[in-house]
Amino acid sequence: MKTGKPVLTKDLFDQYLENESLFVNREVMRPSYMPELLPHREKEINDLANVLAPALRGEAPSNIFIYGKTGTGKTAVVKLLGKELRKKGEQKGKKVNVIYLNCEIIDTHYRLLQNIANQFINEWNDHVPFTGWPTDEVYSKLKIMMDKEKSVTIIVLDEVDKLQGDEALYSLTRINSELTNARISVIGISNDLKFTEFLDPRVKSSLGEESMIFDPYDAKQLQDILHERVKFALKKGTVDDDVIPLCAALSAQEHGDARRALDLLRVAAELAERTHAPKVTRHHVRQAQNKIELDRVTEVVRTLPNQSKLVLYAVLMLDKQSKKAGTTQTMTTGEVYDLYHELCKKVRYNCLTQRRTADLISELDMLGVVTARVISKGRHGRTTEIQISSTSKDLMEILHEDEVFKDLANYKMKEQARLTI
DNA sequence: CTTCCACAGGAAGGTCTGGCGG
DNA sequence: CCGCCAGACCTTCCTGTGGAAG
Repeated sequence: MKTGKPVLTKDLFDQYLENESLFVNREVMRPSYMPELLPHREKEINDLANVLAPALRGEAPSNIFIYGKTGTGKTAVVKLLGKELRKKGEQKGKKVNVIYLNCEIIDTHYRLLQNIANQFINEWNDHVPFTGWPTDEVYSKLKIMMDKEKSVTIIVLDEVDKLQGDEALYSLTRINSELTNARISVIGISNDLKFTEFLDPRVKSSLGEESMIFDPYDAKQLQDILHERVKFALKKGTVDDDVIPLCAALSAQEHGDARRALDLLRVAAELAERTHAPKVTRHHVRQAQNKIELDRVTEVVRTLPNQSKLVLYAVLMLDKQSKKAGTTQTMTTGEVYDLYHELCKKVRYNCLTQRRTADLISELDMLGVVTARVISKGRHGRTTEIQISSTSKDLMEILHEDEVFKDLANYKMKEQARLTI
C-alpha cells in the first residue's frame, strides 16, 4: 500500500491468517456437527437403545415414532445410536444397517425406495436410476437385495411429516412380511405431534408401536450443552462468564431450541473475531441476536408475494416521512391503504380492497416484519396502529431488488396534509 | 351519560390453480 | 382427457366496538 501498488491477494490472506482466531474448531458450533456427548438426553438415549437392542440379535426392533420441537436433539440422538449400533454390530458379527433419510429432500415414494435400494449397491452391482423405473419394480428389487444381505436394517425418516402421501410409509411397514431372511424397522422423526392423526390407520398402528417425546431444554440444560461445545470449539478464556448464561436464557425464552442457542453463540464469536476482540462478550451476543433476526426478516421479505411487498413499501415510506417530520413513527390502516392505493396505480397493479390489505398487514405482523396492534382513538374511530419492527430498518433496499419497485425509488408522496396532525 | 368515528374482523361466495382418480 | 375437489386468494357485505368528543 505504501508503494501505491495494488495489494496482492496473498497479503490479504496473510493478514487474515495472522489474526488470532478465537476458534479452535469452528465446525463444532455448526448445526450439522454431531457431538459425541449429548447432555440431558441420557434417558432418551437409554430408552431408544433398549428399543433398538434386538437388532444386535438379528431381530427387528419395534418401529418407533419420535416427536419433539426443533433443536431438542432428536436427530442427534438417533444418529448417535445409529453409529453405535453399527459399530457394535460389526464387533458381534451381526451386521446392522442404519439408513438415515431426510424426507424434506427425499419426499416421494419412488425416491424413498430408490434411496434405500441404492444403499446396497456396493455389494450387488445393480443400481437404481433416479427416474425411469416403475415404483413397483424398485420395490421388488429392494426386497431381493435385502434378502440377499440377510441383515437387520433400520431406516430413519427425519421430518417424516414432509413425506408426500402415505403409500411410502405403508410399503415400508408391509415389507417385513414379504422378506424371508432380512428384517427392517422404521424410526420416524417429526416435530408435529398431530402428524399421525392424518395417517392411514394401518400405517398408524404398525408404525406407532412405540413412541417417544423429546421435551424442550430449559435454560440450565442449554448452558450445559453450550459449555460442552465451547470446550472443543473455542480457545480457552475467550468467552466472558456471562455470555453462555445469556445465550441459554435467550434461547430458552424461545422454545428451548439448542440449535438456536448454538447459532447465537457461534455468530457472536464470529462477530467478535471479525472486530479483533480478544473475548466474546455480552455485547457480541446482543449483536448476534440482531444479525440473526435481520437475516431472518430479510429472507422473509425477499420471498413475500408482490402485493404484500407493495403494502410493506407503503409502510416503509410512511415511516420515513414521519421520521423526517419528527413525529411519532406510527401509522394507521387507513393511511397505509391510501398510499398503497397510490403506489398500485403508479406500478399498474390491480389494487386490493381495504379488507384484504388489513389481512396482509396482520400477516406482516405475524412474520415479525411490522408491529401492529388495535387501538381506539375515541371519536376518531378504531384502527390498527402500525410500526416497523426495530430490525426492519433497511428493508427498502431489499424491496428495490425487485424490478417492479425500482421505479418507485424516486417517487415522492403527494399529500403533505397529515404532517400537521 | 350518549354518540359516533374508522376501522376490526366474521361469513359467505367467487375465481383460479393444481392434484387425483377414473 | 375430464370432472371433481381442496385450498389459496380476494371480494362483498356485514355487524361489532373502545373511548374521546359532545
